[in-house]
Amino acid sequence: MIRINRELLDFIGKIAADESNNFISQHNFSPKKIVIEQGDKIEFVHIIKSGIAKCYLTNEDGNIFIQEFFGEGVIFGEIEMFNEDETVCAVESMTDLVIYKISRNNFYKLLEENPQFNRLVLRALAAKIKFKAIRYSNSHLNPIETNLLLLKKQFPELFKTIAKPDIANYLGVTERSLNRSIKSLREKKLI
Amino acid sequence: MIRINRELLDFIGKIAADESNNFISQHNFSPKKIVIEQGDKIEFVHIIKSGIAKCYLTNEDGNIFIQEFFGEGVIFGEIEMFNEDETVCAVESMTDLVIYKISRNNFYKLLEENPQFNRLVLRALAAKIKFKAIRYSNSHLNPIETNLLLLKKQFPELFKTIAKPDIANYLGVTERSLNRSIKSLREKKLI
DNA sequence: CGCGTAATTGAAAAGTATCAACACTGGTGG
DNA sequence: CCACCAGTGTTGATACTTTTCAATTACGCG
Repeated sequence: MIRINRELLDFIGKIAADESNNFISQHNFSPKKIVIEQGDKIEFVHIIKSGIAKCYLTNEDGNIFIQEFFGEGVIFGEIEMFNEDETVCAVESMTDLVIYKISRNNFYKLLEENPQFNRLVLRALAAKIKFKAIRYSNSHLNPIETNLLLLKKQFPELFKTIAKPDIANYLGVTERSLNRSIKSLREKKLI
Repeated sequence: MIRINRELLDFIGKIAADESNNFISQHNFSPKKIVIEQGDKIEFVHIIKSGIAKCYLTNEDGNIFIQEFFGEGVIFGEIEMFNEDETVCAVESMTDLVIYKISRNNFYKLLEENPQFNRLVLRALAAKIKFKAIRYSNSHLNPIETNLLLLKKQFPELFKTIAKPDIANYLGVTERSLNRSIKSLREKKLI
């Protein structure tokens, strides 16, 4: 549920450690800080070094849909870079967060000159697509309780790590409905 | 709604026309034929030359969720290639369909040796992610009628081109609910 | 203790699914 | 030319699920 990308993190860690280039800068965020605003033009690709962030979209009515929770090694901002477009989602820190940033030019340079990085980015994009495909089909095909149970199995510390409204917005239901499902599952001794 | 990718189609068309290589083969399907089965191991990347296909996922109960409708130039099977994984979705022709196929080895060779192709694939993946992000947040944040209206605006020939059950499975609702929404929108003179 | 934030609950309203019946359309064969 | 059939689309009634909204409780911390 909180996706990670260890191979990308390792790779970037090595490049960042190599002081002969200054491709990569590092930035710190305390919890609940906006890393990227929805509708921004962005000039950097971001990769999470440590911590957790949420990636979410707000509509005209102020309703929120959480796309993903980002963990270590997850890359973001790359979509907008390729499409030369404004950000679709906002990204906000949920814990203390350390982020690697790579400028547009350096990102393209790395992509062209480093086949390993190129492959890692392709794989990261593919993983995002697969994740979304499965997540969304589940959320449409299953009732809330089933989805919640799935989540809890994949990520047992769910309720300790993630606040209720976030879980609700991730499942695409109201907090009330989430609570009803939790209660019902507890009564059935399923969680 | 039916995504296309003209720049990729043009590029592939040129390579296919160049008879000095035999990277790319071409295949024909009549309507309602399975191009890729859910759970397959696949050894080819596919790109649509002409026609429309649907990409969908079936769960244990036989319920269907349509991920996307593929139009000209859309690439598929690449996700599974990068992840060395089984197909998540099935792909089925909705019209007469012509498909370019590229073997795993040739696909990787092209990716490595042809920066333009590499860029096109990165962009195609990014476009898929963006599409899914917007589509799914809409479908969670809006009621059926709003989503249907959106669809109809983006794609006026909706009802002529796509069968009711497919529209319903794309929106993630039953046919009954879809019909109720259509009727209601017609009464309001919105479609 | 008291305050602010987060979590929980109840009741009514709205939305959606289920199931079963009915209508329309374009062939096909008697 | 009509009867029939299969596939597709439409509708009604009811049950179920989810949201809405407002009120209540629990928790952490200065």
